[in-house]
Amino acid sequence: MGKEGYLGEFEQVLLLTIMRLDDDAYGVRIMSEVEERIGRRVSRGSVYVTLDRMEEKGWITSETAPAGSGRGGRPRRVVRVTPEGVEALTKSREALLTLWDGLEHALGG
Amino acid sequence: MGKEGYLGEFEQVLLLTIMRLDDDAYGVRIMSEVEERIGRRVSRGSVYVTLDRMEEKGWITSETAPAGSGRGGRPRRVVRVTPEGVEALTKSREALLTLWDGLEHALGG
DNA sequence: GTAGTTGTCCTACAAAGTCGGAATTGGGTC
DNA sequence: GACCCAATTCCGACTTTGTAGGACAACTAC
Repeated sequence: MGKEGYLGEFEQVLLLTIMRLDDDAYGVRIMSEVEERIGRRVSRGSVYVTLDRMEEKGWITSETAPAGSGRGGRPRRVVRVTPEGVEALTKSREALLTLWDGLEHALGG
Repeated sequence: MGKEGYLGEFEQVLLLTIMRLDDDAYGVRIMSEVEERIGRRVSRGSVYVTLDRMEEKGWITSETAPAGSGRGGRPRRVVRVTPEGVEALTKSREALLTLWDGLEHALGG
C-alpha cells in the first residue's frame, strides 16, 4: 500500500500483542496470546508471514534466542517493535479515536 | 478471510465515516470527509470498490437519491450501515480497546 | 445542443490475510 | 548414538482487501 503505509488490520493486532509480550514475543507464543486475549483463532502461517512482512517494512526486528527452558524445540525467533512500528501504531490509534468520537453510544461504548 | 469476517482496515474507516455522515453518506462525500477528518487521501476507486464489497457482505445497504439540490450531478448512491455492520464495528472496537489496555502510555495516550 | 459539474462505475494490479503440511532443532531414553 | 517426541519456524498456494485513475452517466444552465 502506498508510501504512506497504513497498518493492516492483522498487523495491528500482532504489533500490539508483541509489545505486550515484550521479551517473550515469538511466533507460537504470539499466536496463543492473541487467541487468549481477544478470543481470535489464528493459524501459524498467518502469524509468521505477517511477521516476515512487518520486519521487511521495518516495524519489527528479530533475533534468535537459544530455545526455551523446558524440553526441546528449535530456537526461537524473538521479535521486538521498532520506533517506526510504535509510531505507526500511534497514528492508527489516533485516527480511530477521531473516527469513533461521538459515535461511542452507537457502538456500545 | 474465513467465515468470521473481520473488518479490514479501510473498511472500518469507511464504515465509521458513513455512520457519522448519516443521510449524507455517498461516494465522493465519504471520500472528502475521510480526508478532512483524519487527513488521509483516498482515491475514488478505493471508496467505490470497498462500498460494493461491503454491500455484498451485508454491512451496508444503499439506495439511489435523486441528485443533490443545487447544481447538476448524477443521482447519488446513498449508503447506510446495517445492524450487522454496526456489530462488526463494535467487536472490532472492543478488541482494539482490549489490546491497547495498559499500553496507552507507550502509544502517546 | 454544448458546456460545465457532480458523481458513479470499471478494469487492473499490489498488498495483506489465511491455511496446514513439511522441515528443523534440541531433549530424553536405553 | 539411534530413535522418538515436543516445540517452533518455514514454505507454497490461494483468497480477500486496498489502490488508482480513466471512462462514462445524469443533471443544470445557457
